[in-house]
Order: sequence, then structure tokens, then C-alpha cells
Amino acid sequence: MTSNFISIGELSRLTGLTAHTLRFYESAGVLKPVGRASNGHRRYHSNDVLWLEFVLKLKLTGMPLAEIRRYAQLREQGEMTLDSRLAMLTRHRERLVAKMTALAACADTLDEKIRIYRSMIAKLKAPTKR
Amino acid sequence: MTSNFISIGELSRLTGLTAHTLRFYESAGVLKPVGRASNGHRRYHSNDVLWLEFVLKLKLTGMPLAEIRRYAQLREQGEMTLDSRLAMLTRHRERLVAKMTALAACADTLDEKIRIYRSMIAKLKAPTKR
DNA sequence: GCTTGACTTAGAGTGCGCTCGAAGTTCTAG
DNA sequence: CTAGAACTTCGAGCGCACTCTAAGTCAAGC
Repeated sequence: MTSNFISIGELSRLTGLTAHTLRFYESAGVLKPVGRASNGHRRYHSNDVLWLEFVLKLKLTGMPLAEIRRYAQLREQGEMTLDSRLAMLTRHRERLVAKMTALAACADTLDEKIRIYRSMIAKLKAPTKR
Repeated sequence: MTSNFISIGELSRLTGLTAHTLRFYESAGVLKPVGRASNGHRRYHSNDVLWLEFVLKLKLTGMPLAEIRRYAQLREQGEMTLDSRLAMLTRHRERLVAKMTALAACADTLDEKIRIYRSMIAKLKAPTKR
């Protein structure tokens, strides 16, 4: 049977992050200091993987590492911080929605520009009457 | 009658960018060297403003300045670069759509997490039966 | 026993996009 | 005539998120 624990290299392959980045996240307080094997090597458990996956979603949606660290710290303090964490998530969600709205508006501008370009190109390439 | 030209300070107020940033964009090749008043001060025309607004949309949607500069350079070479510019815009649009899709998925995860948090909090706060 | 490779630490370096400071010039209002 | 605001250039500095280097340890396979 395979172990429940994975090495930093395996987690790296799993997430696409380098081992360097994973250690960096730990030193930045985004990942909590993780269990070690007898030789001192990091051993990640499935909980760690799930947390990291959520972290990557926060990051992808534009939350800075410093804020993710604050969230992580609240998380370690147990369920008495549920309120604060909910507030952070709600606030982040609002920012995300605003950003998505802005992006959609930009996409529209882009589409219109593309349409105009296509018609300009079509005109330039039209067979000259003669 | 007011002039058709605006100063860097006015453009700064108009766009929310600092004058420093506007000069930086010029030195980075994102804005082309602009007309000057007799005293050497920059004078921006409405065309420049429109271009800058488009640049800000490209930037907001994640296009790096280096790529915006390439687009700007093509633009200065006239209509013979329409094809390349269209290709850049189309490619960027695809990346944008991919990003928006990813963000929407993250928003769903976030929503679910928020829902779970709310129900956990509700349970904790429920009157204890006794 | 020796090589290979995955891991460890601490700390320096990189790339991007600004952001600021210094020192000087010029316009405007009082 | 003078004060203050707005502008000029050049170049250094900053914040973020990595990214890499160096030097070392340890375990497995030949």
C-alpha cells in the first residue's frame, strides 16, 4: 500500500508549482509548517493538498499572498475565527464579481475592435473594380 | 474656446494614472512621443486619450506592457500591419475568455465555501437544547 | 564504496510595473 | 518682483512573487 504522505517533489508535480515556490509559500505563512519524515524531508498530507488547491484559487482570483496568509492564520486559530474568515471570503467574492464584470466589458470592446479590424481587412483585400 | 490639447496633469486626472506613470508609459513605448507645447510641456490630443483608454483595457485584461508596446509599434507602421494586430487581438481575446472561465469556476468554489461557512456559523450560534 | 538524485537551509537575484526624488525651468497670480 | 504650481529629465528605489544558487545531507541502486 502506498503512503498517505507525499514529498515536496510529488506535490510539485501535482500542482505545477516548483518545490522552491512551495517552500517559499511555507516561509510566507501561506502553508503551515508541514510534517517531516525522519530524514527531515517534508511530508504533505491530503489536507495540505486540499488547502493548497484552495490557496491557488484565491491567488488566481487576485488575492495577494499577504491576505492569504492572514486567512491561513485565522484558520489555524480554529472555529472561533469563522466569522472573520467568512467576512474575508465575502469581501473577496465581491471584488471578484466586480473584476469579472470589468473583464466582460473589456471583452466586448475587444470583440468590437476585432470586428472592425476584420471589416477593414476585408475592404483592403476586396478585388479592385476595373 | 478651450484647446483641443490637454496637459499631462489633466490626462492624469482623466485616467487616474500619475504623471510619472504616463511618462513611464511613453519611455516604455506604450504611448508614442507626444506633441509638445512651445515650453516643452507634453500636449495630449483626443486621439492619444482614446489610445490610452484602449491600452488600459488591454492592461486590465492582463496583457503585459511589452506586448502592448509591440501592438503600439505595429499600429504606427500603418494599415499594412492590420493582419498582425488582428492576430494579436484574437489571441488575447482567447486568453481572456479562458481566464474568465477559470475565474467563474473559482467564484463557484468561493460561493460554495461561503455557503458552508454560513451553515457552520448558524449551527454554532443555534440555541443549545437544554 | 560511489554515484545519482531528491531533499535540506539561507540568502541573493530577477522581472514587472510602477513610484519617488532631485534639481531645474516656466507659467500664472498677486 | 516673487511665490507657488505645473511641468521637465534622469536615475534610483520599491513591492510583489517568485526563482535561483550554493553548500550540504541522506537513501537507494549498481
